[in-house]
Amino acid sequence: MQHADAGTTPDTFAPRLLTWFDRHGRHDLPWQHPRTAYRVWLSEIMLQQTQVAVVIRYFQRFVDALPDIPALAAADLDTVQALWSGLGYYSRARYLHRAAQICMQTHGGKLPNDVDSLMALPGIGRSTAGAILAQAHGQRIAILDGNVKRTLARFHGVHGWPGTTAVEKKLWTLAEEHLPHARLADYTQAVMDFGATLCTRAAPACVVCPLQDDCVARIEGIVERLPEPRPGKALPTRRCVMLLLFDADGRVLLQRRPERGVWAGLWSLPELPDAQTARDWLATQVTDAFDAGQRLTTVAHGFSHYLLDIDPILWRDVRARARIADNAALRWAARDELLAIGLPSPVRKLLSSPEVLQP
DNA sequence: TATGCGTGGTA
DNA sequence: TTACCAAGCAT
Repeated sequence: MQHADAGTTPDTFAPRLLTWFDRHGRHDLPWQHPRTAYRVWLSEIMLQQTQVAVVIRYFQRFVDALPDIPALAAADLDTVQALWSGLGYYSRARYLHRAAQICMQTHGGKLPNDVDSLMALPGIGRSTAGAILAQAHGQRIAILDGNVKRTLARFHGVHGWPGTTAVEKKLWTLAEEHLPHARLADYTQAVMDFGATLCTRAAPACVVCPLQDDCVARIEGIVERLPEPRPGKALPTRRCVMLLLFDADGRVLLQRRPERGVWAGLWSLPELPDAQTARDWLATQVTDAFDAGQRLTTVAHGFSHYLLDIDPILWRDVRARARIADNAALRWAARDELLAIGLPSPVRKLLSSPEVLQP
């Protein structure tokens, strides 16, 4: 929450964004000329969860066919649906149509110009209401769309997923605190353009950012980690056994991974589904009698799509090296060779663990 | 609070 | 290829 402008220092967030907007913002979007309430409303609805480049075509076609609220209210729903076709989230079109009819019946054929009445219309939530009032009427009301959430989460170092009530409430408060007292329409467009083109989700342009000097995420080096993503669902867990077979010279047996799947083509430890399969595998690879080996601490490893618990089993002084000759799939590697071999991270960790290094 | 809603872009 | 996300809102 803390930032350099807290306390007595004036908040220069909005001025800096407005200066940036004058030079780098988008000034030629079709709903900006003319910037009427109807056109802003339509654009905001179309832009919900949809990107500008896609919306522009649909917007032009829509306002050409239905240029104002009376025209929209009088149109068949089928006509509206046809104009919307391809944009997705079709309930938006039904709500838009119904809201236009409510405007005709109870608001004198115009969009209301206060937050509560706007939010009472179907399809208009708090952020969309704010965008309409700020952009069409210059009212001092905040928006909080995905762009603003991302920008504020980074600038103030707000942790947690914005989908939670607590984080969203905090971001709304910050959005309101930064509101300037003039140029509200430009400021609203500025924060959206800023998030959409500079403070982007991937590869934000911090180097040229006007907020970089007191952006908490920038200062702490966690820009790429904010805002935090939706908490993932519980990942499935897999188990496997990995074999640590050391010969009398301290070399360890490596096995090349298959060309498909995780760690494709990397050298790794021999991996088997379970201890029994491992014993069978050893019996076919070598004729030495093996004891049960030494079970080491389980190593947990997280993939993007599952968790892997590795149960290592260790044998030392395996005297079967001659029977397991190096080949395309198996090799004995000395300790100093391991550094130059591409090993999976958990395998590298396992091989350098105290249990393995100190017999 | 969690989920459904549509399509297109991206890593 | 798949998963995730993008100017949200309603239920």
